[in-house]
Amino acid sequence: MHPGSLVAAVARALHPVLPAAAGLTEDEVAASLAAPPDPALGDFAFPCFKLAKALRKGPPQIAAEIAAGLADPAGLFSRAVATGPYVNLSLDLGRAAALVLPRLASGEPARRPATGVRVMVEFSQPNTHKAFHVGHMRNLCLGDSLVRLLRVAGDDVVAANYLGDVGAHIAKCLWWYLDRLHDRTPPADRRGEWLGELYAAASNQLDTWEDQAQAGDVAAASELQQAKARTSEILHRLEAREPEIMAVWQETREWSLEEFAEIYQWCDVGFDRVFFESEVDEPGLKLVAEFLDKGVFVVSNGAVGVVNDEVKHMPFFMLRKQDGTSLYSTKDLALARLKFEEYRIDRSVYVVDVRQSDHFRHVFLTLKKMGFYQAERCQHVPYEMVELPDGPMAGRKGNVVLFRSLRQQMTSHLRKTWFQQFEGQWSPEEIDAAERTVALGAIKYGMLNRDVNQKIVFDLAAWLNLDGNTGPYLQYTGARAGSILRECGEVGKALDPALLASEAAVQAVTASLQEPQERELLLALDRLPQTLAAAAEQLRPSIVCTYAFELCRTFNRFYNADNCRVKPSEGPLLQARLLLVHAFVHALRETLAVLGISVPRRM
RNA sequence: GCGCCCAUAGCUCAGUUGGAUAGAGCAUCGGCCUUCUAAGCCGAGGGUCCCAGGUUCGAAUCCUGGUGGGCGCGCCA
Repeated sequence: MHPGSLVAAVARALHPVLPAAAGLTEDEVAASLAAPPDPALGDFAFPCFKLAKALRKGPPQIAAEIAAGLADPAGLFSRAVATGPYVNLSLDLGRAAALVLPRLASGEPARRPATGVRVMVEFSQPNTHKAFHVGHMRNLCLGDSLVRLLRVAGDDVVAANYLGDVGAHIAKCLWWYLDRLHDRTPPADRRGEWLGELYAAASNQLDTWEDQAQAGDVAAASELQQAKARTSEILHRLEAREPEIMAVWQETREWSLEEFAEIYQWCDVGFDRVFFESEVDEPGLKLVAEFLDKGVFVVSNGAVGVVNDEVKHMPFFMLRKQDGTSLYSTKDLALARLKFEEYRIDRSVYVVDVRQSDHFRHVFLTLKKMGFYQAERCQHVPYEMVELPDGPMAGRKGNVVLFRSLRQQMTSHLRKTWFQQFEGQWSPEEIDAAERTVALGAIKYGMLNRDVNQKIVFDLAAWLNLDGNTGPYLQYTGARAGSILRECGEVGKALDPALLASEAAVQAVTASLQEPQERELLLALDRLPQTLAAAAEQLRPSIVCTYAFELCRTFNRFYNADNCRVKPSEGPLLQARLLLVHAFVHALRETLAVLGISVPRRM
């Protein structure tokens, strides 16, 4: 439990009066505390069902006895009553606020003490020479959020990317580029995306010929034959590192890399280490030879692999093809070794879509057989796919939504429906910056709000609707809260800094809080640390999204209530409300920060 | 065939280790802007939590068996 939280304080007060026979620790008491269904019942509820067996009494009787016996020297509770099998506890709002608000209002960060655990989070992993589309965005947002969550939880996190810069897709793309293109000049401002279009064109052409050949088209079959021979030749020349083809590879690869760098920068995502498939290709093959010698790997039909009986439906995990070349799996083993050796990591997290669950099970089992103790601390974070209303994204169907298109449509929609109104009042720079922040908030929240095991059907029209449970709603709420502080500041109603220093002074002003909206907001603020901890523990940013939305809804009720207006307030009540708003602003900022979302100053 | 995932309001989804009357957004209908930003707030309607058994004081939640949908299953990544 978090020592400064209300839950902890309630558990501390409740624990001594529980019958010893129940044998509950303070932490267990804290864990069992729940919110009553109706706020009128109380702020916390302690259910007595589990005590019934040990005490051989009915839960309602136990609840009644606990409520009657509750001593409250700290004056934390305003009411403690048994309602059926529950002990319902109402907090003294002023005292509770004095416990919770000062840390948050001061802006002290929520980061937990260092755990000493070094964890690597590998995510994004786009292929060069291919398009970056909305499907990649889910991975990017998820991985980045996990990095941020684990950092707040106190881990030493290494954010890693792993770029696919070798393989058949490159050969296809270069085939088109070298053989089929009249004009090989890329558009200067979008060379990476252009390269992706070449790959898509190549891939489509091959698929079309394939279909036509299947249907008996002799000409198509011949074209297909020649193209396959050519891509195969390109691939072999790449693997042989022939200077001429390597020069083309390097130049085009650079176009993709600059595209990715621009995307990451716009998305405010950073990496500490970027691995390339090209750097683990040869080490992978060496590793295969080494463990084949050791008898860990076996030969099967001319290929090399390992038998992992634990994966019953597919025990053979191939690591080297018949022709002696490497596979994705080969490189993943070499990459894992590189990670272990280069960074001495304690834990390794792979953010990769759910279709690769079997693959990673095999990788981790194999690493264990190879003798890497870290294999136990490797973890695949699977997430479901992003689809479009007409089904899975496929180059062939031409229904891929590219990143640039998403960004462009999101920002121009925001300009037209919202930011246009500020033209002439705000500087163009501020408008652009706010527009980007909000577009990014909409995209990230949309990608993270849904649990990882749910598919996301990407419907642009729906994503442009920014009402309700969306990123911009949260940002708007934050901007409104900020404007309270700004407006109050302008009329000389700022928060007294002395309040952050003295607990007695805080309590003197928070005692004036009494509205239900203030109480709800306080209770919502109190749940921040436990929410971040749970999300980090379970590697689920969606938990944070749900919390952020509830927190903002609670704030908006406070904001909208006539009886809770801050600016017209005076004296202690004004100060108490300013504390609440400051605390909210910082809590929201911390909450959104782990999602990679920021709040514009105004919007 | 084997393995994994999903099924909750018209649509999209939440639902902490099993707990009080199953929630939210969107959509529909009705209210609230001379007072801190209406991308907001309040209210109404809307449910066989896929089905059938089981476990127990108590099941949307756990177990078993089905049904429907998605994904994966040796030389792609």
